[in-house]
Amino acid sequence: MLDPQLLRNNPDDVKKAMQKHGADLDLDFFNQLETQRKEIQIRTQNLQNERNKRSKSIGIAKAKGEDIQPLLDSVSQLGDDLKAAEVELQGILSELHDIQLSLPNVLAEEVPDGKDEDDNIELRTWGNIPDYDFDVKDHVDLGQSLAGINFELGAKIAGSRFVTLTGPLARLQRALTQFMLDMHTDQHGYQETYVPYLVNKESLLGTGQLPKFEEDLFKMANDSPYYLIPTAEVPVTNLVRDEIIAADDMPLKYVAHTPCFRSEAGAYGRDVRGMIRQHQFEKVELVQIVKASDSEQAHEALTHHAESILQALNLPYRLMLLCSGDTGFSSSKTYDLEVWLPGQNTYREISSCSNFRDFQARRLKARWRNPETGKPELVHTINGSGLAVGRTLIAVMENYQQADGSIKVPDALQPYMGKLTSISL
RNA sequence: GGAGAGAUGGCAGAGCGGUUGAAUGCACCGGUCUUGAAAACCGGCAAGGGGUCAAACCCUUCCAGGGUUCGAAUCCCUGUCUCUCCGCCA
Repeated sequence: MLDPQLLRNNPDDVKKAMQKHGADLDLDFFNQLETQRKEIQIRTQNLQNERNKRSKSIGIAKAKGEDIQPLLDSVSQLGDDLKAAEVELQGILSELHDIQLSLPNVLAEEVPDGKDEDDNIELRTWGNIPDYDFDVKDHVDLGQSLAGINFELGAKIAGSRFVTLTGPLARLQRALTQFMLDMHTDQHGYQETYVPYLVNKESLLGTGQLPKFEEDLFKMANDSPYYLIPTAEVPVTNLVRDEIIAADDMPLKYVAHTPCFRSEAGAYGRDVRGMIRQHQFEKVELVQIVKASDSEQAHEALTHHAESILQALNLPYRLMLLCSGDTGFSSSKTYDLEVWLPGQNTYREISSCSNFRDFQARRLKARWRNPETGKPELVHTINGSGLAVGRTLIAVMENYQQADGSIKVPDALQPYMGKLTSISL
């Protein structure tokens, strides 16, 4: 959510910023609502003031034992007027609130203009793309020949975009998860966190998935109020909803491993082959709650933390700065990490690291108390995948494949694999 | 699932339907005292919104949503959550 003051005082600037982020703000409509709001709010508050004063005087008169009836009579009309004004005000406020909830974040200055992922900017690459002296397979073929990945079983049990893992490959995914969690807790100072996988509407409003992106979510059937989380970002960031955090506790750094559930409603036909795009996948998520003054630095640091996993696994990747058209609704600036996938001969997203600045915090009412002023200030929220575990599994399989179809276990994972050095049939 | 109790400021905890946005304590901030600190004492200290150059001032908020009333933290209804006891259970 944007600062309402900004919206009121600089509507033209906001409109421009919204257009850069692919949204439109109907200024005439907004200004008209604002004018009405102001007028009705003042009128309502005057009436409330009048009622309060009269009620108070009735109380005083009664305490003195005076006759109250004339006072009561003089108040009768007031109640109706007030009720009408309050209803009217409520309507306008909720309309304005809806507009505010539907507006995306203002993008950081350095975010380049662009339409889609083709306009993203490559900031740097890491690692060497290997040459293979044999025909490389993708993870689907590798997984099938190793009898460890089975899409048919996934489809039978659930449907399309589901998968089963078996044996060493299932363990490899667990190893990756453990490895990532250990690295982030032991070396990067994150606190391991366990959170619900089902969340309520308030949480999704807080982080910005609702109200605009309900179709991307799985909702529980019947009258259950729960949604499956599309990312740990939702429950973890909502840890600080409605909280005022002590200065000494800042920054907060959380890491959580959760499954993630996405409807992929807009992705028919995309990535239908393989494990790239599933309804259910594992992810290790990094979340930082920081002071406004620290957020850019924290965003860089968090991105490095995600990168360090790829480096430790010796997986080639590149760092992308997302353009305006590809940056998410709530984000002001997003870096994507794209890992090299030999089977697809291309880079694919494996982590997305975003700085939301105060956008989520305002929806969440997440604040910290600044000792210098004694006042609560909105926090900045930052998160990123560290990493998407399912895709990391794919990357390891494809990058560590051998001519005979076996997969070498990366050194960093061997302690988690019972010292297994190679996966073969 | 059954029976009961509860939800109030950063925390703890009072609060006969009437000048209560809310006693008190802790924490926190400023000051006096002290070589310094502690203690003691004095003062300040909720959030959000409107308003103003800045103030003054005004409105809202005591879990949430409805209701009763001139007036609700206080009474009524619904929901959520927490605690205690019983039952069941990974």
